[in-house]
Amino acid sequence: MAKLEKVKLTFPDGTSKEYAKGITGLEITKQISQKLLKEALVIKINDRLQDLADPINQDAAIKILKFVDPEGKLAYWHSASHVLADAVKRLWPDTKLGIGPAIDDGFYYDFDKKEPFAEADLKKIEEQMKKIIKDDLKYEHVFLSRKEAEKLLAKEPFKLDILKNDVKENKVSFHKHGKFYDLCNNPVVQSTGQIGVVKLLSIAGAYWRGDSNKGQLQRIYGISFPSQKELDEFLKIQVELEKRDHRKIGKQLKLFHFAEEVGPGLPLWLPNGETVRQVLLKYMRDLEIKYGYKYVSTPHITKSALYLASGHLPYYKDDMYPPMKIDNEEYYLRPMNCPHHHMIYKQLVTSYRDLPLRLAEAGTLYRKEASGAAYGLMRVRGMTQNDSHNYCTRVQTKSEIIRVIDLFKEVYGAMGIKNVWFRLSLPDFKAKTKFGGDIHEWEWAAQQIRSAAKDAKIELREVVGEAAFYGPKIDVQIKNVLGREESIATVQVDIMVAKRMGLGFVNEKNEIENPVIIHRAILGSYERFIAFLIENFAGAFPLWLAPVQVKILSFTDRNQKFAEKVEQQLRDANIRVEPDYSNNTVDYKVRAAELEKVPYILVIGDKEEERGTVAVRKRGTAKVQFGVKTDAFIKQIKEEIDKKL
RNA sequence: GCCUCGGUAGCUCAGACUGGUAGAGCGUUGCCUUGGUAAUCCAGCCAAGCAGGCAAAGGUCGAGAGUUCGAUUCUCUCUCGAGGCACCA
Repeated sequence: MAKLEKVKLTFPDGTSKEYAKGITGLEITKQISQKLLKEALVIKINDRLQDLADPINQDAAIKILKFVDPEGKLAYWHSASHVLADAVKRLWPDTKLGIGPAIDDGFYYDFDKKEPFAEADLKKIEEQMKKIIKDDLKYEHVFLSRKEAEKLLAKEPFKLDILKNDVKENKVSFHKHGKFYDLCNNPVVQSTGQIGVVKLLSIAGAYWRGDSNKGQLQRIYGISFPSQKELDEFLKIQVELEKRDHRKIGKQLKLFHFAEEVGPGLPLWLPNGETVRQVLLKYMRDLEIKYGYKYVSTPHITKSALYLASGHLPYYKDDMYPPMKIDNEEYYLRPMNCPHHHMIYKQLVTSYRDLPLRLAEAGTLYRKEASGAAYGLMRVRGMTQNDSHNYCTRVQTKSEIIRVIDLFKEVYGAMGIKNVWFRLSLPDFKAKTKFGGDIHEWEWAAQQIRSAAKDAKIELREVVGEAAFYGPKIDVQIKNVLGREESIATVQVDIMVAKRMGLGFVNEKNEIENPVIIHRAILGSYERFIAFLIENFAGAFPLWLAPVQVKILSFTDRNQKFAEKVEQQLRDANIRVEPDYSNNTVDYKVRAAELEKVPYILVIGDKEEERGTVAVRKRGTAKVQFGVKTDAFIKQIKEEIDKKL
């Protein structure tokens, strides 16, 4: 018998217990399924809902949450994936099976089938799955010898691949229901009947073992719940979440636009969106200057030699716009600011006394991202980066990293963005790709990051294979409203490029030394960051960021003149104001302003005109404040803007 | 880049499977009748919510090619988008 591996399971009530994996798979199954069917199943939706400024249908979300637990879903949704595979095999026996794990929101299974699945096939498969679930087939945990396993999987090349490369035990673990055997070492529920209601969501392509050089399989995504009620709630929440999609809100609130004529991933900022962008640019600039950064400005194109020197070109040539020839010289549209800043360093630094040097720029970059990668403002081909390069000595490295983390904390605190996790991205030393130089240098850099993170009290999750080619980094990871994960900020410790590009300084011992370069982006790109802000606030920007801060409505035609006076008063106070003097009812105009998510609505009627006041309606409150003096109102919202509320 | 699916008026969408060059609602503009509106208490902020009527403008049905007497509809290529995968300095 193979060596027993322990697996720790946590139940919804918080208790946890260790089990031997494999041999007691069935026991785990029993334990889980009892809990599971009462309150089990986890959907990560809560992470995405909890901190939303204006939560939608939280009751339903919480109900589903109670119903879920992180380990239970594994068994539950994994079992459903077995049923999916069984159903497909029954309908198309020649289909080859890939893998079928549980994921955050459901499960999937990969298939290799000659004819691609059509939308309509999903219904057919669902019907077949319903039958299997109705038959309530018992799950059995079976162990076969390698020989028996190979025989059983003779017609399943992908399963054989797993057996050969991943399964180390001599007794090979299978889960069986009815006549269906699946190579599987994860817990499952007791019988197919416990799965309840299934829904297949989509078909997608996916590479075998995530390798784009290997063939592509067809992946079917699905989800299941013990009853229709939970499924309906899940689908309802999905619909609500889709309404927060920044692409949708961007269109509704006229923030940005992608024109087919301009090209994919090249956003056009409309006045509303540009206002938000400018406010953010100014905010970051002021804050960075406070933190000791010096702003610079550098051109958008440069000679290819610069990128050869920095070492970027060999790695990223395919992801850059092709070069243009000018006077027998190749120029590239810049995909990053680093080398330009390095040139500035050379002009400014000679001695250790000049360090640290923190150069910041809102740099516009162009990256020819793969055509399939474009995703609203989150992945674009033309962007403005909140970029900086901090040059420092080895001794200063740790405190510089901490300084960056502090800045990060201040910004994200002000924006109310939580729900991020910190990834320490390390190279894959074994693979030896995309990393060069001395391994000790890499370890030193990683250690600086770990130590800084510890002092700054942030928790790092170490991931191998995600480093930059010039050093390890912290990536701040965040999920968007639809569950897609992106890096939103980064701190990279560069131990390679200074040497490559001949950046040096004279140290205390009168020796030439290379600086450590900390590349950092706090907001990432303004494009991506604004996309997250839109989703975070569901379009209802806080006052200081709102494209239109105050909307002025006239009650009747009579009041327009006076309203215009008030409008001018607000403009003079640098408040972003829009009028609506149209010949519509107040109800209508209030509604329109609400749909635009304007923080303050002022209504001016006869009474206001008579008394020289305004009626104030604040977004998110039902009450209307009457008889507010205009000056008092201006003072009040100026204060709010300063406090970034 | 790869797999699957889609692109019809400013917006949301129907029609196309079974070829005969297009519709709805909202929005926009104009005219007519109203000449007036009170959310202040309650309610509402998800949905609904606009005084009524009449009329108009707005589409080479994403682009190009092919098949056909004839294509928005079928086929192919390109382009843009969606869901994934891969990529992400």
